[in-house]
Order: sequence, then C-alpha cells, then structure tokens
Amino acid sequence: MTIIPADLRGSFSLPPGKALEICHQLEAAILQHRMQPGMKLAEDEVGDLFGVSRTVARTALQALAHGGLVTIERNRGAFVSRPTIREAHEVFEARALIEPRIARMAARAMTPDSLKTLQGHVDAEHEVTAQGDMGMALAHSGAFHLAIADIADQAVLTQILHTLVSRSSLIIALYWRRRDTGCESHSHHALLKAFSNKDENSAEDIMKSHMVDLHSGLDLSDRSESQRTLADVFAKI
Amino acid sequence: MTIIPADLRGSFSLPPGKALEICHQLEAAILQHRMQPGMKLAEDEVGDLFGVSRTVARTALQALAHGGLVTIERNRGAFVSRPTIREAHEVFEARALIEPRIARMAARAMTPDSLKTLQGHVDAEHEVTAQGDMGMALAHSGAFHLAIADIADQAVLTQILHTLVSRSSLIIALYWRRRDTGCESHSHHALLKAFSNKDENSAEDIMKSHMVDLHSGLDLSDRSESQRTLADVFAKI
DNA sequence: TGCCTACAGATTGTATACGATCTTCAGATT
DNA sequence: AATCTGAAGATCGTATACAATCTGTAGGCA
Repeated sequence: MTIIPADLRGSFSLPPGKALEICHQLEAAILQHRMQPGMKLAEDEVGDLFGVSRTVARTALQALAHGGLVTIERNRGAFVSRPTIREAHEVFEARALIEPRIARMAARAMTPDSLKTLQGHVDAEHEVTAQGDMGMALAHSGAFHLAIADIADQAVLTQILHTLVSRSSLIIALYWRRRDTGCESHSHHALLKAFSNKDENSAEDIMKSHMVDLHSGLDLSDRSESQRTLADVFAKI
Repeated sequence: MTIIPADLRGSFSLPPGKALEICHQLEAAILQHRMQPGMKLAEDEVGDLFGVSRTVARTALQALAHGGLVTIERNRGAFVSRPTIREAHEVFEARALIEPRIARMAARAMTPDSLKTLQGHVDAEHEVTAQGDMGMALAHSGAFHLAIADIADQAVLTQILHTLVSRSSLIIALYWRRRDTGCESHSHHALLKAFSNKDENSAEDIMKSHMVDLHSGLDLSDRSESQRTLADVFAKI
C-alpha cells in the first residue's frame, strides 16, 4: 500500500532508480515506527537487504539524511535520527507557522475528488487504529497532512512540510505521552468539514489549534531529556 | 573569504570531509553567479577540478541537488537548476511567510555582537556593489538574510531558509529586471535600525515589505518565460 | 532530398577493491 | 584492581573498473 501521496515521491530529489526506491522503503519503515530512532543503518546491511551494492545503499542513506530522517556520522555510519527536545520544539513551531497557511490554500483549491482523497486517509487511519497498529495510524496521519499540502498545490511548501512531518514522526516516537489519539482524529474530522465547506478561515484556525494540540501532546520537559540520555548511556547508543 | 555564516555550513547534512568542502565551493560559485543556471556539472569535470574521484564529486552534486541548487537527470547528469516561474513565485511566497517571523525572533535575541555581524554583511555588500561585482553583492545580500536566521537561533527554520535563499539567487539570475539594487540596501538598513532598537514589530513589518519588494522586482510574466525558453533553444542549454 | 538505422563516443550507473579510521578487547603494567 | 597499550576486527571513505544508457553522426534506403 502506498502511504505517501504520489506527488511527494519526488521529494528526495534523486533521479528515479534503485536508490530512490530504497529511500521510500526505508522512509515508510521509519514513519511506521518499525525502526526506532537511534537504530543503526549499516551500508552493507541495507545493500544486502535490497540486493544492491554499498554504493547505492549509500546514496539512499545520504538522501534520507538530507531529509533529516537519518543522521550520518563520519567513520561511524548512518543512524535513524534522534531529534533533540530543542529540535522537537522547533519542528512543531515551524509546522504551526506553515500548516495553517497551507490549510487555507487547500481550502481554496478543494475539489470533490480532493476531499475524497483526504477522507480516504482519515478512514485508513481509523481502520488501522482499530486494529491497534499505532505505527501505521501515525503514518496515515502524516499522509493526511501531506495530502493537504498536495492539494494546496504549492510544491515548495509541500516539500518543506514533507521533511517536517517526517521528523515529527521521530519526535512522536521519542516524546509522545498522550494515549488518546482520538483527540487528533477529531481535529482531522473538523478539518474535513471546513474543507468541504471551502471555509478558508476555519481551515486555517483549526489547523493552527491542531498544531498546538500536537505540540502540547509531547513530553518535552528537561527532566525527561536527562532521563532519556541517561537511559541512552546504559543502552550504549 | 567566507560568505556563508559558519553555523550554516552544516546545512548539507554531510559529515565533514572533501565532499562537503566541494559543496561549499560550488555553492559559493553559484550564489555569486559565476555559474549560470542550466550549466552542466559533469562528474569528471568536478572531480578533476577539485582533485578527487567521481565518487566524491557525485556525493557533492547529490547534496547540492537536495538543496535545490542543482538538478540531476538520470543518465544525463547534473546541471545548475533553472527554477520555473511557478517555482519563483512559490519560493518568494514561502520566504514572505517565514522571514518576517524570523526577523521578529532575531530582534528579540539581538545582541551588540550580532548587530555588528549584520552590519558587516551590509558593509561588504556596499563595498562590492561599488566595485560593480553584482554577483558578490547578491551573495552578501543572501548572507545577510541567513545571518538574521542564525541570530534568531532557530536551526530548523534557518535550514529551510538556507535552501530558499539559495534558490532565490538562481531566480534572480534568471528573472531579475530592476537595475537599482539601492532599493534593497535601503531595506537592509531599515532592518538594521529596527534590530538595534530591538523593535520586533518593525523588524517583522520591514522584512515583510522587503519580501514583497523583492518579489515584485522580478519579471515573472508568461511572456518572459516563452522568450527565455526560446532563447535557451538557440543557446543549446 | 528526407528519413530511418546503426555505430562510435561520451557520460553516468553500479560493483568491487583497497586504504583509513574507529571500536573492541585482551594483556601487560603500575 | 584499575588503567594504559596495542593488535584485531569491523565499518566507512575513496578510487577505479566495467556495464548500461544516452547523444550525435554517418551511411543507406525510399
């Protein structure tokens, strides 16, 4: 199943080929939390897994690094990124700046077909949530936001948002505390309604408060960070 | 001379090494308009020029591609990007959304030292303008904007802005029509004044209108695009 | 003359080999 | 016992070689 909207599959700015395909596979795995932040991505391992040489694996990892999903350390290799608390704040502040604007533009450009696409993402999110697959639910939630940007038809902002949503997934994997994801679904439904009315002001406002909700759903206290880094020391990450 | 603020030299998300250095060299050349949009960047040529193999040259070109400065076409190679008119609009709309916010945050965080750094960029811009080196002047102008983001101390937004400013340079190379760059300098001086007063509202407002100015200084009419592409056909780009 | 085809050259795509650097762990030393 | 040293292993950094693809041109054919 394709989660990421087709128009976004060019966000890695790689020419079509094996490396790009590996990018998408790894991205999907990370976005669905099948890979934890901090996990090692050795070039040989990636190459063997996808049946290519290190050269191609390396290209894919570097592309993911530019999107912020992967961090490469010289002579040490690639790891799934572990955003800091500082970065977590900045990512959600950036989204709070950009996404309300995108929501407004999407509301203006909304068509019945576009609305159906969005509805599909929300439905899929519900379905996998019912099955208890939170990783997949989060991926669909991200896809919903990207689909909105896709509809707004602003390629530059869409690509920026793509990297922000991806990083948000890592941040949620590390710092999410709330258990009732129903709250988020409510926001998505409210957005759908505003979109169906082509109500630009509502769409912008709802998106803005949705961003505040998401941000406040994180446990970004300093205490938590010292706990985490202490845990990391023992986990030898 | 270093034009790009030091803190931004990590924007390519490559580990330190030869590839990163080549990235910065090529970036500087493009930002100073020593390389025109559409110019071919053959791997062998880049490798020979910097005394490395194609492997390293390739890594650098791919990193630049992720920043939007270079476009890679499969089996054809890398070229300095040629932003479309559509993209030009989107880039400046994105900057108009992001930079006023950055200016506000920078005003809040401004210190005497930071102000001195900004003053240095404006002075340098003046100096090279007096010498008639418009490419260098443009590079300093971009560095001024990046330095503001640097001061605002928001790494996520700063990295986003870095790619937008870089692309703006390409856009200006293709579509700039106005001859009096003095107008821009005036905006920069006004910004300096607002910063020295730590006047957040003024800084935000001035930056916003500065963005509108820049955007309106471009010739982005459809007519111009067809002219250009026709010219390109004869220029065999 | 105009168009299609085939070959030659150039450039990129990919794999592999070798060197450099880092990590790990055993063993000696204080 | 704790620390330091050094060699072995693993992983990455880089160069090179070969395969695949594209571009341009020359030659044949209608």
